[in-house]
Amino acid sequence: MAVVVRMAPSPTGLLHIGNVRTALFNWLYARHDGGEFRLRIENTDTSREVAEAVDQIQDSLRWLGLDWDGPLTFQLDRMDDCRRVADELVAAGKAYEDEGAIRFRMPDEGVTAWEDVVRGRIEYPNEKLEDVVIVRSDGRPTYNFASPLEDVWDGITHVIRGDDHIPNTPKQLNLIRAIGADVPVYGHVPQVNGADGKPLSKRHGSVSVQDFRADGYLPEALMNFLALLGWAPDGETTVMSREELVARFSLERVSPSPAQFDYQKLEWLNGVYLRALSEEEVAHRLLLWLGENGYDWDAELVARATPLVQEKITRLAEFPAFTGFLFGDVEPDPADLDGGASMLAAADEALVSLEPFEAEAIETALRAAADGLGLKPRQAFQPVRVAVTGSKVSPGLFESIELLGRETTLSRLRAAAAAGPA
RNA sequence: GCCCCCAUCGACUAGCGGUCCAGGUCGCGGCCCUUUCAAGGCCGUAGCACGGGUUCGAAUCCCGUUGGGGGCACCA
Repeated sequence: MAVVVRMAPSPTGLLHIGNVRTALFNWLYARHDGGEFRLRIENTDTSREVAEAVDQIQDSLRWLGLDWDGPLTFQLDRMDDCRRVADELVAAGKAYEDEGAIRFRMPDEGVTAWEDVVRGRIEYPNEKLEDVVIVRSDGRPTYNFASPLEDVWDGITHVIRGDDHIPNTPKQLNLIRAIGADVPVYGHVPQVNGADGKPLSKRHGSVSVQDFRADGYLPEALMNFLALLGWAPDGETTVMSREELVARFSLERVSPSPAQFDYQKLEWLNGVYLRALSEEEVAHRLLLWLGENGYDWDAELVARATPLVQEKITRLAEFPAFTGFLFGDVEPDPADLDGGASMLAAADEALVSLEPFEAEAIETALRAAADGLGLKPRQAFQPVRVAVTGSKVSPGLFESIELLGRETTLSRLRAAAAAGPA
């Protein structure tokens, strides 16, 4: 039987990275098995924010590459079906009216148990199960009623969800049995925590997919990182392409214990992916990111600057800080120019009529100038770097100067010489 | 309060009774390389929560303790 799984977010805001991790496990499982991954919105009303959230959810999933099968469905559309089933349950004596609402009669004795794919057997004493409200007094079905019904109607074979749903599972199991349907396999994956062991939230840093996108993370790196949160193929492999993840994923290897989100490791992984991309591809991503984040920078210059920083940046968002000097004016801190006056003058002289004005020749000329002053490369190049790029940290100096061009370089050298301490 | 879940280096994890005085990755520290910052190379740091069992033998199985998390809605 083909696997059918689903992601069933409630449209209450931006897509939380923890939910995405759960969605990813569903997706990986479906793709690994050649099954289906469905997207279902668990909404119960139709406000404007909902429509917006639904768009954002889809947008985030697409960006990450989590494609879903079949049409997007809405819980709202099946309210009538739910009500019909509720009436049948009442007619069969399995549910009853209570102050206008309808409650489902839970068993009073024994246990409700299931074999959880990630945790093994879980048991619930039935005496602890309350008769859940399945239809509110206003006629709308509740989550604990609509959700399992939809799982049945959609032919969901495996319900992979957050472990906060464990207490709901025995209720849903009884409901499904009551309507005479087969129960799906359940798997409860642990939540994702912040560094303090508390559920990941805004105060820990970025939490929504949109946050990570704006931070300049690559979707493939984020996916790789997320997959490793609670799952590992063998304990040795860490960098895996999407195809490899799909090929190697298995629910049985998902850990039952909660994981902490390590931003530093994500950062490192992103750098790994960024460096592995071709220059052209990085330039392309950079351009997209810049466009999405309000930068209207010359595409050709961005492309030419890319090789200078591909190894130095770890996220796309770091690009502007590194290369801003190529796209706008700089304001060097005079204190950083300290003691460099003679080298600035020497650099000016070395570059004023240098031909060709290319990195290699520039390096030769500047090294000769430094030699002439008896300066170590380190001492000599730093003031030049500050004058030209406005910062003590920059891409390679000679390549930077080539890209900047002679005119701008010389004027910055002179401005710095004039502004710096004598 | 009641119910449920979880427990290997700081973090993510491998380990499914002997091959583990516990392996990999991030981080951290040191060294090398070096025009800054990175990247890269090498070396190092650090862990089976505790207590009882079971067994010839336990990180691995069982029980308890402690610690963390979650749930107890006419929310999802």
